[in-house]
Amino acid sequence: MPNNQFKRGELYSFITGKASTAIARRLQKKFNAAGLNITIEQWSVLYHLWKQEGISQQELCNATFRDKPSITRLVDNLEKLNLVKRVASESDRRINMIYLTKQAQKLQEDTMALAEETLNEALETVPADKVDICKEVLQIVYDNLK
Amino acid sequence: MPNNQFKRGELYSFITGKASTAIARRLQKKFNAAGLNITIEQWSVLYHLWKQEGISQQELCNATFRDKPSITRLVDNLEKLNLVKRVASESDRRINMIYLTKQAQKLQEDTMALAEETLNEALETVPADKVDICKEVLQIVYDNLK
DNA sequence: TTTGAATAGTTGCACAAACAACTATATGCC
DNA sequence: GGCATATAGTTGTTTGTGCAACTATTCAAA
Repeated sequence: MPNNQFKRGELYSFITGKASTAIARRLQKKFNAAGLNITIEQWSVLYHLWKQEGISQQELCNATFRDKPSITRLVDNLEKLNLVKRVASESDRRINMIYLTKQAQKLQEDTMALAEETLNEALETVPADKVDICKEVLQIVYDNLK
Repeated sequence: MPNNQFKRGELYSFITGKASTAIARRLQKKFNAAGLNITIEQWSVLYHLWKQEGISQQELCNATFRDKPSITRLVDNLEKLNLVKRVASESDRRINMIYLTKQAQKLQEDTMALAEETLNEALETVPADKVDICKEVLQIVYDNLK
């Protein structure tokens, strides 16, 4: 058995994701304090659209590691907030291309700054080489299970 | 700036907790496949009650890193499933002491085995010393933000 | 001892996730 | 061309989360 060295408390933390939950909550509070009326989940969709917009909902599913109903409803809510719009594809009418509004483009800089700030607070006092190893392990975990 | 070395994809993963989400999903599937009719969140409450039962809902809040309404509803659902029962404290009538049923006691062995199995799959190919560093970093992150 | 603050728990609301079942469109094979 | 199958997206249901507002009980200080 390769890694059967789990003590109980640690097993619990790994499964429940205490650390990432804490990071997400802190970031959400920063959004709220800044008067940015979006959720972390909505931000995670915008995050990928800032990298490339005009992608399909299915591509958003893959990018955000969510299923199709989740993306449908996140896009619904982002549309209500006037942050994205669905545009039916000309070549394949099953597909919605998702585009950012000007309002959403304005959000990028502020929210990314708050995200970096949050991670800096989270990783304060952690040496950079340990952070690297941690990122590496989490990536392998994801690849092992996806 | 201590740890401002985030590349974008990594920032995203840290905040969204891709790895822990993947672990939780895998474990949920194992529960379902084994015919164990409980959610990961319900399991996380039972997990602490197996260590010590007869604790208050507030103590469950602290242990599971959830707020009071979340615990109220998780205990509601666990009670519907006949896995726990609320017992009003004699000394302080505001407090519910939460006790396990026999049915819940039977669940411990099987679910813990599936949880360990899941973590072994997740951490296959990861050297033990890197796992230790990862656990350490995640603990510091949690302590920095809580 | 009474009154105000703190604590334990519950309820309502909005948002999100997982699953199953559904519609609409496209594709490929005969 | 026509039908089976795959793909893109939507909807309904159950469960969970976070926040605010609420009730009940306890505690502490005037």
